Amino acid sequence: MRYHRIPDETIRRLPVYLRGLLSSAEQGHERISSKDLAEFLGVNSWQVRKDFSYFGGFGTRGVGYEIDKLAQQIKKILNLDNVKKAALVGVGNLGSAVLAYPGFKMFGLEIAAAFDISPKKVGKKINNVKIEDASKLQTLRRREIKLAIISVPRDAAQKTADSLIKAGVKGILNFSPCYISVPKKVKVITIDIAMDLARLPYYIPAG
Amino acid sequence: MRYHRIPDETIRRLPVYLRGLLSSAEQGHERISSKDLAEFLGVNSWQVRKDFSYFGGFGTRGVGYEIDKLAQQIKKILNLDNVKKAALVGVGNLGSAVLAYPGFKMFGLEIAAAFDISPKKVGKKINNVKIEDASKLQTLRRREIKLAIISVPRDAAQKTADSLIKAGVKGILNFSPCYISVPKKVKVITIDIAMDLARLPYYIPAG
DNA sequence: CTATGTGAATTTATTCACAGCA
DNA sequence: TGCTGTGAATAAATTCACATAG
Repeated sequence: MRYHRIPDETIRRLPVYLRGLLSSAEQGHERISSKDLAEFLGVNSWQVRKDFSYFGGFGTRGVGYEIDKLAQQIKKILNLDNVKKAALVGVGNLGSAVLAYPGFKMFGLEIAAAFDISPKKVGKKINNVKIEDASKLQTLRRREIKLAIISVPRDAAQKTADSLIKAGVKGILNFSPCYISVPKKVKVITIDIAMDLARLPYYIPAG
Repeated sequence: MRYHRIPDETIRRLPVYLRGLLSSAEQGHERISSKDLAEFLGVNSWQVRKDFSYFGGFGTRGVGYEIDKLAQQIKKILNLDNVKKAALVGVGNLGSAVLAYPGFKMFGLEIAAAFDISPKKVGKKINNVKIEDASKLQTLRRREIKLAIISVPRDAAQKTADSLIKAGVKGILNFSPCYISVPKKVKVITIDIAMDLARLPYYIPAG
């Protein structure tokens, strides 16, 4: 193992690898080669090996990778063994869908709190998570929740982010279609569904 | 204007610029400088200018960009003036939220069809779109729908994609947490919500 | 004097090719 | 012999610096 600054693109791919490894384990495999893992995920085998090499290389030459061990390592690198709980703000259509989304569990992630401003929604439960009033956002600090998902209307996104950061949140997954300005120490990943759909036509030949 | 191979990253940013321009127009502006646009979107001004320069540069030196004109140009480049209709397959929690999502309109996109296999859902209407039986997927060809959104369970994603491609679909926005294998001519963009949330902890210092 | 447009320099990421270990 | 791990080569994207047009 040697020190390297880890490319951001490698970090982006780690959850992809993790997903592949966990799927492979589900199917009863214990070992996997970079080639098989790559094919399963639609990437190149040398990319896989290069990415793992930044962390020291986890495989056995001539054999491949031990799935469980590698998955554990990736979880550790991604800090998924420490940070697990996330809060969701904005329980509209999209927010409700995210609350009910079953895919977080495989990464050890859990939506542990949900907030909304509508009195009609506050108090209800979705997927066993009780919806709290948005004024209670500051409780996140003592609950040690450092991740949040924003699914409020665009105009409320920046203010929501400000409150979340004041409550100690360090990472934000933003579903609102706008840029959110945050201090350097806070990481924001924005998912804009419409924007992703909007760039598909570029790849479609006219006619 | 000169010929250049356009970087994929530039294409990825074009909808971001478009969103910014449309917002700016909403606020009553007619012109905008690369600096102002960049600040609004959280990018650098030289990045904006460089990106536009691949298409020939649309601005006026000393003045800036005419918002309407530039927005039209970007729409044209992205092929958003030709391709507008999309189909959605899988009307579960996430699919319903996507159907009701108001953000597509600003890009001129429209979800014009929705499909599901559940008899309970078929026939219902969400957001004025009638849910059809999934066996009717092949009608997409004569309806000239070339874009599709997949929000079915993971195990059904590949088969759904195969059917869509058989029906003439050329671009797929995939919400299922898995790799989808497609012919080269078909473009797939995968959004994996859990994966995006899963890489946030990496950026959060322990403790 | 202002703000664009763009070659050139730099940084970052991907791909290759093969050495090294089981 | 098979598959990993990694320097080196290549490719791509970003950043810079400034000439250029209004």
